[in-house]
Amino acid sequence: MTPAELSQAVQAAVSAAVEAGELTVAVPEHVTVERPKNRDHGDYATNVALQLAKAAGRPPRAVAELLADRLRGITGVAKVDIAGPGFLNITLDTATAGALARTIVEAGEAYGRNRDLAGLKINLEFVSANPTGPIHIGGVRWAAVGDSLARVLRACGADVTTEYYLNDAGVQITKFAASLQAVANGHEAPEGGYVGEYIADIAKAITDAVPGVLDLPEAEQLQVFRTEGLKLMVGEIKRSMDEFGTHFDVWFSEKSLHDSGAVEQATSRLREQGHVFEQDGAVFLRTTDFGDDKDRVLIKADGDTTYFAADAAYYLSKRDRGTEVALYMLGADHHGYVNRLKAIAACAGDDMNHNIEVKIGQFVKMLRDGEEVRMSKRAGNIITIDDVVEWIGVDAARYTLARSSTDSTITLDINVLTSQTNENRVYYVQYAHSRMCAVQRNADEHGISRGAAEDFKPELLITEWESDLLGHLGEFPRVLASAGELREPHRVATYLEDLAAKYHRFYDNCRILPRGDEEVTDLTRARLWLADATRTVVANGLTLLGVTAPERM
RNA sequence: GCGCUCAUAGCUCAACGGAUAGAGCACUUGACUACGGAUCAAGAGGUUGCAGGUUCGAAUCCUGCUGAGCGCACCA
Repeated sequence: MTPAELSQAVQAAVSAAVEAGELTVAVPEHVTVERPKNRDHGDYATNVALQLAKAAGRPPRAVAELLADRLRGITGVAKVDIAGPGFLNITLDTATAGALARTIVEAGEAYGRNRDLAGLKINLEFVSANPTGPIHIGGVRWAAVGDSLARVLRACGADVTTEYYLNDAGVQITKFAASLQAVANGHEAPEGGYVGEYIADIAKAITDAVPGVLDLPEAEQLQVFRTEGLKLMVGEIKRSMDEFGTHFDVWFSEKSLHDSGAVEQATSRLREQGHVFEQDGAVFLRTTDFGDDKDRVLIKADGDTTYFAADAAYYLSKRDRGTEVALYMLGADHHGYVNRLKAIAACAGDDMNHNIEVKIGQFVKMLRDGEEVRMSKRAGNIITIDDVVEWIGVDAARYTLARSSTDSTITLDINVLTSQTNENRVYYVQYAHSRMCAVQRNADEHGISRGAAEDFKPELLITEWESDLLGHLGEFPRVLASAGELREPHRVATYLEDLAAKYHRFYDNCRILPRGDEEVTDLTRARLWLADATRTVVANGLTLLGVTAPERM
């Protein structure tokens, strides 16, 4: 029996009590059934009686009593206790609990998925770093988290488009081109320009590819460095993302918004909605109507459109392309944009609490030899995505960056991640997977198989380690669902670490395969079912994080 | 000055408003005639920054304070 099935059973018990006139409450849509931390509290616990008590006008324990009697009648439920203020602690009989292993093995890759977000079209934009330099460590965090989130959302049934917004218009690109030009001509970098080896590399690539470029007039030369430099830099970013296993369905050009007239159209569309006004010769969007600190300029007094105007056009483009929820993942230095972005949606007549979501992520701090390594795209001594991959590998990088909540800053110690890789939790999880594969290989070599489903005897999985493992396996669907609902893929990583720990304990305490000339028993086969179920869930979880599940390490 | 976010073990991080706040690292002590020891067992380590409030119940929600990061352009 899965926790979801048990939850429905508890809900049915509430309905039955209401119908029998024993309770007068609205039957809750969702009944929380969870694995208690303390095993003395049974296999599963629900706080439903505590939550219904007030509405029912009865003491929690009295409500619990009513429900307990009904729950005891359910097939597979061995024991129901009332504890503390009114918790219902439910113990399943071992066969019912163990049968979950078969359910998981048979579901395979599909185990854990749900349809909670079915039919929801989500546009997930992340990274979107300026194409004026390599992706730095902050961008790497979004690459890991964003890509995992896309996978999680899809596993919850959502229709997700991942997108990278290329800021290929504007003064920073001109500055980038000027920096390339300066280096190519052996000049000092311009004021506020970009420096670093990559500038020299790209400049050289351009002079190699366009032989006569340095003989062109100044303005034409700059144009060549602009278009060619942008092309090369974007190519580099795409390559890095590809090597990092992060896929974007759409690479969206800001310049295309300007070239197509979409920016002007956006302004007139917002004007029709009645939130545009003019003042001091400029055109404003009245974002203060929807919680912004100040109104934002769309068209400057000199007639140029602002970056904000392009943002508005971009949002509208997402919506025009069928997006129901535009999900933005921004760095902490962009938190000031949240209100104005949401105001764009509201000004466009959308629901700012549904059609747009903005997730802010905190910075990544890196330490080397106990000193903080400062990241600065302009300084040249930056930590790039390629550096991170070279030092610790894609799996460790993705896992380390995705395993923590984006709400908190994280500190990566380069010395630890480079010299003592076994401290990284990803190895712990991957090792559990490898171990299970090794058991499978050994079983295969000896001609041992878990056997047919109808011969599986789940009631033999009675030890505390087997029970613990089974219970945790049952939690996976709930964890995945909440990771999707809360947009927090790190929950999957936390879950996997717990699952790996429970597997390792099971492995150490419960011999799976027979030793020497011992017989193959029903218990052998039952444990193979359990190990296979665990391997399935670990693999499913790692896939959600974009991390490989190795058969050997 | 205004605003956003954060503050949990020595360190790095967890914890749908639930029961005794959990892991890893580091530290102490054990388990290798090994289904792969990249493992396991045990120990020690906490007034969840401070003070109030809401609740049957608060690390979690609300208010104030302290500290840290970041943001406050007719820049992009």
